[in-house]
Amino acid sequence: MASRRYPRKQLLPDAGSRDDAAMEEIWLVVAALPRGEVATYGQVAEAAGLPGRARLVGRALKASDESLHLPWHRVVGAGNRIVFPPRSAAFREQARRLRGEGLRVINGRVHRDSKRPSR
DNA sequence: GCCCTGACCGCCA
DNA sequence: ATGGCGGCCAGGG
Repeated sequence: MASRRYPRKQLLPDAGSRDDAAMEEIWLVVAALPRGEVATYGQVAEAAGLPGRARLVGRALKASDESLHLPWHRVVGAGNRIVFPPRSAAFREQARRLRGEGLRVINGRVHRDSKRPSR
């Protein structure tokens, strides 16, 4: 059933529909994003084997449950831009978390701190 | 089933 | 840099 409610406690199997499987795949990709790094929706989609389906990544993140503790803040829009409205709570939260990982956020753009060779 | 709305994206004016 | 457009395609009214 496609309209099943997430969260599933554990990731992986039992893909009810093709999309359920796709979303879980997306969660896995996001969960693996290293601290201090970001990936775009498009890149995540591609890494999940879903080229051209960036929007699905957005839906998957929104549908994900807190209990999964996904590093959703490491997923940004094309050009490393935070996609939320500049003054929204979500925007500030994402920027706060990214800065907390040593990244610089300027006008919604995420930059690697050149002075600090993360890694 | 039609239509609008998206945590998107690349292209082009 | 800004904005419109088409592509993508699942949800929800």
